[in-house]
Amino acid sequence: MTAEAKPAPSQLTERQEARRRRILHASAQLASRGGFDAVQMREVAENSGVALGTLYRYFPSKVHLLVATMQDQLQQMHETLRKRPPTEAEPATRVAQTLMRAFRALQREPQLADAMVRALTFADRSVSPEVDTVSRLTTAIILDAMGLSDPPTGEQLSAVRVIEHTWHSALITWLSGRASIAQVKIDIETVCRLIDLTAPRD
Amino acid sequence: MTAEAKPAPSQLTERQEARRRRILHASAQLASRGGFDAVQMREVAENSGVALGTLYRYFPSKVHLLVATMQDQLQQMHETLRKRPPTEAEPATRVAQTLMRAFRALQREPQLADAMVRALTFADRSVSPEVDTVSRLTTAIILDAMGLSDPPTGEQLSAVRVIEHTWHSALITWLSGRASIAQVKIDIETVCRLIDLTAPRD
DNA sequence: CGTTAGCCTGGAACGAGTTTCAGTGACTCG
DNA sequence: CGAGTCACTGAAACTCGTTCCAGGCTAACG
Repeated sequence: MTAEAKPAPSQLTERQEARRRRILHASAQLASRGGFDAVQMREVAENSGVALGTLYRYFPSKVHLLVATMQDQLQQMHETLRKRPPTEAEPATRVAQTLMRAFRALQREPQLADAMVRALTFADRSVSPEVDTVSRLTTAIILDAMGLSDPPTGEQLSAVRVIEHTWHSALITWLSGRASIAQVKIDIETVCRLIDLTAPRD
Repeated sequence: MTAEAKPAPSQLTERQEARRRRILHASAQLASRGGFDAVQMREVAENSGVALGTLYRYFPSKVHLLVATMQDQLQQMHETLRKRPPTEAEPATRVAQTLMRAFRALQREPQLADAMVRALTFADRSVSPEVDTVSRLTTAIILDAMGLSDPPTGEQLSAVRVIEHTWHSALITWLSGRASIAQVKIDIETVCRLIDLTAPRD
């Protein structure tokens, strides 16, 4: 056994880390162009200068790849949001504002958003850990936006989960052209009211 | 032009209607066994005694087929629920009760649920009309459960949309093993609180 | 410096969704 | 009855995700 175990995705050669980044970059680029369908494994492999087999060693399926891409993008968004926190006073409004900001970012790359969100909801059990990571990231973003002074109560966590549900599903309806941007805004604002409802009383 | 136009899905020969039903039945049966992946177009065609090309004439893609299957199942559920309306007094509780009842029905056929829900969220723009039908059915079920005496206000419709979002997304997290049944219950009860919040004041 | 293990490459091969088409059958109109 | 039309059949073909394999490269170890 070598000194370094490899279960964690962190323990990678520099070359390997570079490969991984190239793959994610190619994935995002193709997705930006044509959405989910345009991310073709052969093409991702070619564009990132890697053999098909290698691509599959890094990401065991197209869905894994796209979920990882989403993880990557979310991470960046989290950074950005951290730098410019929401300006509103009320937690509910802050969360709504933050989510709408994120939503506008997605609007700029609708095809990429399509690919990532479709992958996320299409993911089966084999991708659960990765999807869970995305979910935790989203939760973190929302909790940040709430700006709580105390750790969240169970009730508040429930509210946050429901907000996440709404966020994902609203995104889908928008991406599939069944809801307008205004509609999404209303839905988000509506669900954010749950935050007031679950605020500790005293 | 023949007397019967064919744009509506209603205008079908008896033989055609029968074929359609056979196809939907085969689809649901295969889905019940092995979920989304087990619904293989060739097999659906064979099991319903129809050529592959014909299957594709009736349902232009696997997703279309499964969304139609869901439509079918939802319709049945709507009937059932109509016969035994929720017993609770409060609208919010009635809705939660109804959704949990539907949820338990899905638990009995988890694989079928998996196939239908995955198809629903994976559907792209080309399936929008069909997905929309499913959405309207769901809305109808929820509104029924609310048992309003007056037509719903805009605010209430927003709340219903958010409930639907939560319902779909919670279902997905449960199907992919990332949330327990108890978790789903809590989420549904949480989001149903929005109903109280949006009830007309006087 | 040679050896060995592990990763990577190129490419073939397989499976399932989707498309296509020539031929067949049934029904309608003349 | 004959011709035309349209849906259905059977089967081949195409695409793209995924799997597999044989050989080459790298890097640490002896």
